[in-house]
Amino acid sequence: MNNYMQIHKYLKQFDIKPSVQRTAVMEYLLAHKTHPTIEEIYASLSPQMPTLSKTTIYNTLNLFVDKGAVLQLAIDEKNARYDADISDHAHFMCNSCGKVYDLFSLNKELFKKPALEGFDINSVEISYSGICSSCKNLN
Amino acid sequence: MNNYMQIHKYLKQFDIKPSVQRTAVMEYLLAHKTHPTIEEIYASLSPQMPTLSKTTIYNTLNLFVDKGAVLQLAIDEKNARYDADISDHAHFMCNSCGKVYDLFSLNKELFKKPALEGFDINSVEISYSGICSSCKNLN
DNA sequence: CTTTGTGCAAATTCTTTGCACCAAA
DNA sequence: TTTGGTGCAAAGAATTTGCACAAAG
Repeated sequence: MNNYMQIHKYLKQFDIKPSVQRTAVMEYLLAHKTHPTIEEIYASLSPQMPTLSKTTIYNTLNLFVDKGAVLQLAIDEKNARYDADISDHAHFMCNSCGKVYDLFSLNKELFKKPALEGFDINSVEISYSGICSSCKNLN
Repeated sequence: MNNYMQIHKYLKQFDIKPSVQRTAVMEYLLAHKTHPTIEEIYASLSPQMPTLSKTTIYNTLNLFVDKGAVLQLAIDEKNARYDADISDHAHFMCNSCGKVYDLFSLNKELFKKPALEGFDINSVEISYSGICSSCKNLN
């Protein structure tokens, strides 16, 4: 089975009807774990799909987020960023280069949903920011 | 000493030159721990300060954030929200009513900056979202 | 005076909406 | 067919910028 069909199946797990565009966006997110913005996804897919519109990227990502297939990160106030890795992990954003890094190795306790009286928690987001090692070494 | 002068002193601690507008914004934030948006701050102050402009609110809050006097929350993707409480605490946003609650009672361990090789962390943001008890009880 | 802050209007950026056309079942 | 998806253009909302005037030291 080729990659395209694998992604079809993957989308169906989340109750998302596959289309050429949706499959391309998910394929991109699974292959590029860089927490891309809408703009970056569009710029990357557009050359191979000349009729692709930014509206479709918006529609597609909103659908993915609604269905729980993708996380929309709030870490970057300027632009929404998307992450197809929905397992428990935190993020670090460099205030100098803007890159967003995954942090998988943190204590899993961090992601436990605290018991809050009467509140139903359905998502947890843990974000750090500062200066990454690459940027620090430039000085 | 009146409240106005207290806030003057408070601003100076952060190396912020006080002005009537800046003092009013900080006074508002200290008195309304509701994580207001720019719009809400403007709407609230504008009647008593008819010449106040939204640009000044933007300028002021950007300055406060740069100086570390106020936190800009990313929890609400739609609008920036501001918090004059800079002590360690998390937030919960209700997806139904949009209200942002403070969570002070969580384990302080959550706010420790993890040791990441070569990364300098200067801020930590922990955000939960779901349904708050008021909204839950409406059903 | 001189520097800094304010506020209007315009510009920019990001995202959503309305609607006609297209594609798949 | 009929339903749902796509994509263009326009609208809307949030934020930033340019610039002239005002305020404070």
